[in-house]
Amino acid sequence: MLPGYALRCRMNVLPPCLNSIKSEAPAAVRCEACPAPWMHCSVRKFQKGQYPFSQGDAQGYVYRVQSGGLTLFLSLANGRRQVVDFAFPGDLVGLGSHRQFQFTAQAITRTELRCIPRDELRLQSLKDARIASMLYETAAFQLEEAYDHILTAGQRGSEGKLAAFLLAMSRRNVHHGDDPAVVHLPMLRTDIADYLGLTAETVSRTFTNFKAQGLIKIVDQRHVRLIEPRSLVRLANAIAASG
Amino acid sequence: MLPGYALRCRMNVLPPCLNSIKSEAPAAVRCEACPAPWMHCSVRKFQKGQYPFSQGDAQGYVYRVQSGGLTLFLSLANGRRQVVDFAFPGDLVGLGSHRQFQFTAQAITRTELRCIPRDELRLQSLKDARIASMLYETAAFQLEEAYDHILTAGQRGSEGKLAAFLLAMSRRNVHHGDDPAVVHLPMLRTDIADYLGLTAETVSRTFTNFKAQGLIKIVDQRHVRLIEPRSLVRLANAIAASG
DNA sequence: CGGGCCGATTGATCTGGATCAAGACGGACG
DNA sequence: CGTCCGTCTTGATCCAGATCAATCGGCCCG
Repeated sequence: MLPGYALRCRMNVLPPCLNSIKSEAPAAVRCEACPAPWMHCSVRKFQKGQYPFSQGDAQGYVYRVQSGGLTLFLSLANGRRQVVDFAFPGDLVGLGSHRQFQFTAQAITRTELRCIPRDELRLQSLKDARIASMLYETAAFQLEEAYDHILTAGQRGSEGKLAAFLLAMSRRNVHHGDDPAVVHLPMLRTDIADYLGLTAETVSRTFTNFKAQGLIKIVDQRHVRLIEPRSLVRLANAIAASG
Repeated sequence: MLPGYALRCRMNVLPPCLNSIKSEAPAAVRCEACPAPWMHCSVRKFQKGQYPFSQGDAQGYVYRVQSGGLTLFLSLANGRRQVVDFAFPGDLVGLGSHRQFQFTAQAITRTELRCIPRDELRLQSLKDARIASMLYETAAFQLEEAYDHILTAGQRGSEGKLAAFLLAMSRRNVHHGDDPAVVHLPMLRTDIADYLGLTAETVSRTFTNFKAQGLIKIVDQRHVRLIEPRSLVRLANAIAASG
């Protein structure tokens, strides 16, 4: 119950003023469809492995992932990490009413972040019910995902965890154009492990296991084709079951 | 990512109209301090073990726990349960924009629930930014707790999990009057186990273990005195550490 | 083309917690 | 006061996954 983990929200529940923000747009954009004020935005670029922000940093902006991706994690006293989420293009990171980031973000690959002034957004949300409702819906959406994550993390069984993870990633991830059955996994095996509460070795073994069972096909280290999604669903739901 | 887990929120971030709802108040209360409309509320009573609502039930009300407590859990295909949260007096259960409950509630003891019409609350939130902001704050608060739970569930080590749980309960639980170091644990060991992703046996053994280490004192089966909260914090933070 | 590096995979062993099994406690009720 | 039943605790065994260790593989860079 540390105060104020920052929120991440999805683009598709944002007002047009934020949806319309493009890399090519001028730094200050005006939204005609909603009463949000001018948003003065800049874009920052990060190399793979860099930390856009860390636990405890003052939180002046809400970030929108333009390209690349982020791993969001909590550091523990003994050096362990708990990955709480990943963020991909279109996702917003840093909503919430607190002054400091409660987790650290690390760039998975070269990543561009658009910086949205946090105070302006918050100010407007207090004035306009539509914006506040949007934020509420967004937080509720996040909460659903978090419960799903709790379910996954609490599940015994590496197979159930990894199956749930693959299915979740296939739902939210942008598939690489042509084939919707191919899931893109840009993050490290270590990150997947810390997300699921496993070790990298177990993640690797379970991938191999799935491959041997014919459930997936490993295109390359960053792409997996789901051959038997039905079976994966069964594994994800009937966790650590006998059958 | 099943749509719409219901939300539970804390009393202290609710508008006065909801805060002022008491068991003794008339069923319909008028809030003068905020524009929320008349709320026609009834009170329902449940015996220990009963299910106020189940996964998939139509969600007509937001419930406020008046007395007693609830275990909120997801049922899995193989009969396992994942407890996602507990609700105690003052907590609200069932916020969110979806039409069905996504989890089941079970009364821990004899429990009274005040039923707040969900549609009215939602309608008002769309009109009034203050209410919507309140809902947002509430959801954000819930999300913090959920991240905390993810952290706990993802932690290796029964000691770290149980220590984190005891500390969390001591923070949110109403202490029994006199002694703030005594934590009330009204739920079954099984519920604690399903909350933490352990078995009831392991929970029991870990309690015994803590007792033997002098970290806690077991007053009775439902009350635990924290003797060395510092050590518990260390266990909760430096999870599964060597020391 | 060849070396160095980091991450992924695979192998071998160990252990914490699950599981199976039995007993102890305690409240409800006659 | 004693029986019953559900819960909690304790004990013994087993196994999934952690850990330790080695190899493999791709990628960058010279």
